[in-house]
Amino acid sequence: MDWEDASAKNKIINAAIKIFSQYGYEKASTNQIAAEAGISKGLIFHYFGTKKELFLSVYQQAVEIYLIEICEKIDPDQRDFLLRIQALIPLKFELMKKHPEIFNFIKTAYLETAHQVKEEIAALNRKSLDQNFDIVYENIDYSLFKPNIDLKSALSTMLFTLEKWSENFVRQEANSEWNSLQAVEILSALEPFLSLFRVCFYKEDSHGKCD
Amino acid sequence: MDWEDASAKNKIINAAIKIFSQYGYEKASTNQIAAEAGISKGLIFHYFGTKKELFLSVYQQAVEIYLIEICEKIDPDQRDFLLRIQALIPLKFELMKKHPEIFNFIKTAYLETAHQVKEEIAALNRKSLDQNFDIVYENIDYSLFKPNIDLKSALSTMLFTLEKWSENFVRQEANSEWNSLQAVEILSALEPFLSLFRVCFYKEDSHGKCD
Amino acid sequence: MDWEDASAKNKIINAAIKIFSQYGYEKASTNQIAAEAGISKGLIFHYFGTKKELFLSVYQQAVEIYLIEICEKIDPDQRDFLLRIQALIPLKFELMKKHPEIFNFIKTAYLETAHQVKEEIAALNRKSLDQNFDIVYENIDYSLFKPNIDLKSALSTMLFTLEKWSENFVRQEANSEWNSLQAVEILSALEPFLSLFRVCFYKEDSHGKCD
Amino acid sequence: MDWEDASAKNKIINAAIKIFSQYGYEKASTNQIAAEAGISKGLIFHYFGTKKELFLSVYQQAVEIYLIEICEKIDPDQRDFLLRIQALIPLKFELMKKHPEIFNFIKTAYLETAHQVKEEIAALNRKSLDQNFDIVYENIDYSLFKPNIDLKSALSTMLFTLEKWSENFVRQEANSEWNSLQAVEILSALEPFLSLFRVCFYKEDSHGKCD
DNA sequence: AATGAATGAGTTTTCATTCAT
DNA sequence: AATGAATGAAAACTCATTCAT
Repeated sequence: MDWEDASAKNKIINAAIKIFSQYGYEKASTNQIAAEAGISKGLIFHYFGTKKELFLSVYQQAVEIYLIEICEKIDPDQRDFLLRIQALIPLKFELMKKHPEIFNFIKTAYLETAHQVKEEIAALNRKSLDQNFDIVYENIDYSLFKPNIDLKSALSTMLFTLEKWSENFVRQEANSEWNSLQAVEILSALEPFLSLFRVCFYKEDSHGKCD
Repeated sequence: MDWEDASAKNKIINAAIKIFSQYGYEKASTNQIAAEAGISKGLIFHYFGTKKELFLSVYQQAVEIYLIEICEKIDPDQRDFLLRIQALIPLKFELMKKHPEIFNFIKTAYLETAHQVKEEIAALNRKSLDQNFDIVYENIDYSLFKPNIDLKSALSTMLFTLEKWSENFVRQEANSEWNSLQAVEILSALEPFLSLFRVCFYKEDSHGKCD
Repeated sequence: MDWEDASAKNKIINAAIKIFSQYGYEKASTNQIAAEAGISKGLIFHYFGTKKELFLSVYQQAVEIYLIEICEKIDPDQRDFLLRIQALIPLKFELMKKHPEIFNFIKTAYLETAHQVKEEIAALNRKSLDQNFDIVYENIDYSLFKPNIDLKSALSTMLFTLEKWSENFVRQEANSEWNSLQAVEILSALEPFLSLFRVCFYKEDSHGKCD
Repeated sequence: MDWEDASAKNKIINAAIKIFSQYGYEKASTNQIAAEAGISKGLIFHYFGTKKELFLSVYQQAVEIYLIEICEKIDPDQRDFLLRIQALIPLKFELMKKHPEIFNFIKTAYLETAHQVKEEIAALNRKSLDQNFDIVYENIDYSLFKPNIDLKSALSTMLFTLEKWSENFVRQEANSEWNSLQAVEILSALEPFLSLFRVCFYKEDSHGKCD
């Protein structure tokens, strides 16, 4: 089923992504979703049974899109770890622009504290998001790194730092117009980190690969 | 006013910390809080006016405790950045054990997406949490670091990595009994990161300071 | 939509007229109205959104009935002012008997002091009640009156006096069984006023029109 | 007991007059009244037992003031009815300016529909307000009027008309600044009515008494 | 006399869910 | 498949009243 077709079910899903990402699980009401979708409230329950199941269905859809737009584009032939994860950043910002609701929905769902869906989300993540993300570590050319450092720690350090930096960046720019920023500007802001990693973690003769 | 005495107001605050951290702002009900505190629902509004004000009062209390237990113990005479932030880790785990609700409350409040309190929390943070945390960067002995690296990025990298690692650690161990772990065990799990940073970011002749 | 059919919406409206007229806006509770209507409380809000909108809907309905039963029956071909307004008195008493709740509701609503609805009521009145009542003054045969008196004052005097007298009458008889009185008895009680006006304000040769 | 002294009881009464006249019986809260009076809520109940008793006490006080300022100033030696009631109009407007809360309180209390106090107010009125107002009709010089009219109706007509006119006047000017108007301006607006009554109801040789 | 903490039943309103059509 | 009327439990909040001090 293509998520863009206009069947009632998909109209509901699209409306739900929008409303859930805007209000969070608790505050989003099925009334709003039905109104946004332009269908009757009863139909939501006809298709999804409960609000919770609707939320989880929508989460799954959103994750699938996320996987397609981000994780599947991880290039396993790019054996330089830093170049590999660096390539993800423009993809993320593209997604933020193309489908801000989906991006936002995943983010808020990820932080969702609402008791009732917390565990199911974690389970779904373990099944698809986390699993798919593991390939980020696969088939890395370890020979590029300095021999005297702990590789696992170095890789985690690079990933953690970029993620945390992005989080802070989005939080701080929440009200400003970061969505008008070009990926290239983001990358240049990250440049000091990228070259730090290269200088500190990579062998000196592999620095040239940077660009 | 000592936050541990048993006045009705404090019974409410303690109950609120517990219920809010468990269910989040929206889902937590004043009914639950009143029941947990063992007082009448009306009393909550007698003292705090609205649910929102209750939440923010509680947040302020919790932040104050957090500041006292963590931020104020940052040692500004420890001029080695890594040793300085490394010292915070046992403190955090101590707090998690001593007042798990407070710790949990701050964490969930920090991520709270509920429209109505989001901005007020951010404002309170700017006033106390973030401000107090700035001293983590103050009066650092930059001469310990390699001269050819970007210092700001290096410091951020170390801090971001430790934070992200802690988050993941707590998330993964959410249902297990991490609270029985000793700080020393945590530190040993972090050891690879600590030595990575020392090897990569510090001058060779300052490695000895590590222990 | 006929206001007498038994759809849930109309059951609510009829119950609301009864309860609002009995207790006034503030004191009337949606609980009571739902109970009186024999439907669930939620349904009131499904149809009317808020208590205020319910009240205003009901007011509009009541005013419409009032207009149909009273104002529209003002005979513009009756060019004798006194006969024109005299004809309204039996109509009012008929309405009081036929729909005492509606009559009562309009009266209490008119005096309603509740902040939240006061202005809306005044606005609705300006739009329909007051406007429709203006025709009472239209196309009057002024040649019937004595030439040496201020006509505007004379007309106002007659109208004001009859209104005030009616108010006092209903107030005084509040607990007694005025509703068993025949219009003819009311008219005979008013007779001294009617002939006073005719003697004092009308030309002598037009007195004969009285009966 | 002088209503202007500053005993706690009177502070409560004055606050109550203000709050009740502003919000009506139902919406006025004892909290507001206590705050306005600058005393504790408990004290209200210590003195007055219930909100209802407070309201009725306050009503009695207000009526007493009204009696003193208006009814007691009716001049029984002024045997010309029209001049007698005409003299009341400036008194009313003076009171409106001097104690707008008291005036307003009496007005809203008079219209108060709140079930619980309605009957008691009516009873109090019968005891003092209405009774005191009866002297308006006493010792009138009936010889001033035309012999061929019903005197009772003529007197009622004059009184009713002036009252109704005042009501409408205050209602229409509710939001404008009628309180800046001088009594003399009001009287001149009423002039057409006054001379109508004199021309129509009085003997021709008594018209000169008008001023 | 005076306080104000404490109560609990009451209020309007929301909302997921069901069900007859 | 689709509607939308109908429900009822729960939410936040109010408030007259009581009572220990």
